[in-house]
Amino acid sequence: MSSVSKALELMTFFSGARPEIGLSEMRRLAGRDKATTYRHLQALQVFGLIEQNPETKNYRLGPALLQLAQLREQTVPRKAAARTAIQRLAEVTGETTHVSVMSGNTLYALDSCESEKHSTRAIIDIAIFPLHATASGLCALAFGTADLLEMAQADLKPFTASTPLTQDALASAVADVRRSGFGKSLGTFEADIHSLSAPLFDQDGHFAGAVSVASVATRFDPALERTIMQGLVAASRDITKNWGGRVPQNIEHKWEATLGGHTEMEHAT
Amino acid sequence: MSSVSKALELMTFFSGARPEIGLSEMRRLAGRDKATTYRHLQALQVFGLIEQNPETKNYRLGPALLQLAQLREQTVPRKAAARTAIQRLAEVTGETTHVSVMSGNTLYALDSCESEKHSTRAIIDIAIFPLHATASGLCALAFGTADLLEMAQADLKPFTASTPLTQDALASAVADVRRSGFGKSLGTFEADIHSLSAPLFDQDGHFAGAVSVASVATRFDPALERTIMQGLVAASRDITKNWGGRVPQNIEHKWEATLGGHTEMEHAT
DNA sequence: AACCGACGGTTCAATATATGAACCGATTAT
DNA sequence: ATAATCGGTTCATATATTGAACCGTCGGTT
Repeated sequence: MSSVSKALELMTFFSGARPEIGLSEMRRLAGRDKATTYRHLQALQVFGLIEQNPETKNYRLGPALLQLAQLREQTVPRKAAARTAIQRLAEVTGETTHVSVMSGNTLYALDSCESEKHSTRAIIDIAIFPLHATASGLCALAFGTADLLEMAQADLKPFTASTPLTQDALASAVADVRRSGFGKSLGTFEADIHSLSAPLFDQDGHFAGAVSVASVATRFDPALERTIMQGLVAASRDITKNWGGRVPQNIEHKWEATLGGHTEMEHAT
Repeated sequence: MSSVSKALELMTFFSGARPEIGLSEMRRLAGRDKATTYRHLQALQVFGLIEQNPETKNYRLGPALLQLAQLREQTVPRKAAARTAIQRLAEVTGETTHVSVMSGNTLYALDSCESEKHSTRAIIDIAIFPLHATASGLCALAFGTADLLEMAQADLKPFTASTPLTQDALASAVADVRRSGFGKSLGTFEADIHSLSAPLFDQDGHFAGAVSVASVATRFDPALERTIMQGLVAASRDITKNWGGRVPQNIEHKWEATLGGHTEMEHAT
């Protein structure tokens, strides 16, 4: 392990529960010598990545991170950060994929990507996703703030014959999403389109958006469904990471239970 | 120079003008061997501090910065980040100091600190700073968005006999602040208080707030004024840094011109 | 008041670790 | 075809990292 890695590892020990760490505690957490740990902390401090609380002498994350994060956001905005993931997802599924972001109480389309594989394909041309009628929307209802469900239940606009029109029908669909970890829309928004989606999360593990795959109903079968779900898991992990978020453990468990294990994907190279 | 520092230095080469950097260019910027540079980049990449643009193979700042920055903000909110600076400023000046933040079109008091040095001292008990009558407010008018001045000129409330009451009087005071880099209020808000202030800046170099010193008028003299201004410069640099911002070059030049050189302060240890 | 343990920080000999010249294969410009 | 870049890799060399032992200080205990 390079000394650079050893130094950088120290930064990973900070968390909401442990925002400040003294030299000795850091030394124990890292399992390294005190002198080594001290020099590493010094190096990090020079660049403002960490700083010392002048009162307690404890170390904490530093101000330089704010500038760097701002520059990162400027360099790779959320749309760009999701781009390669939905392209890859379109490739492995052969279907149209898209990402949406939650802003306030609205789920906005951010970007979409069509696959070349089939001549018939779904086309995403909506700017705002109806929460009760789309797979991405169901993800929002299942994993977003509680008030969303009330709002959605108050406005159950019918799009197709399958669109859930009663509060109970919607609640049951949402419960299904909460259980499986995947949003599912079988022709509820457009009659001949079947969609699956997975939630995306922010830094606090709160719902931040959704990634989804829209498949032509006639070629939707259990094998494709499984391929899509596996692809969604990988895409959600990837986009969530690129947005600086983290997928909560319980969601990972739901995915694993739904897919029956074997959800481990190769780590991005 | 430790190899940790050498690795971390690589991150400082990213900027708005140069958001992505290839291996060879990075090697040249750092003035180091290609293999070394490559290994350092790898180490940074493992921790998500940088990542590679998959298309161009160029390196750019990574997603981990978003999480770290968020945790930093959570650990050290703006008020706490300004605390030690205004304490030190109160010490070296022997006067009452305070910080304010710009939010929308309003300048809010964030924190203040009284010095023990004199038995008579200024007390800051306002929550919102009137822009035309306080030193901090004049900083906002001088360095904030242009619409602030119009708003302030439309509401020239008189506080003391010295409060500027005409648009011209205010415009001239603001011009003075723009020239010198310091806000100055000689009894314009409270008759027996003389205040000086310096602007604070965000990541983009935009006005973000002000730090100021309120002195009892009877002991205000050129020597104290100079001490205060020097202290303000150090405090503004410090707070701005802790908020993840940067003091624009032209402001530094103004301070230097006003103080006649010798504004270099010891760097924070 | 003397003691103890834990803290942050420092030193220096021993050696584990970083280094860079040379090399590779792929692209691109000439 | 040729040459110049590019990103990436190798391995002998030596330099920069390491950790045991050390300080001085602090807060609690005897």
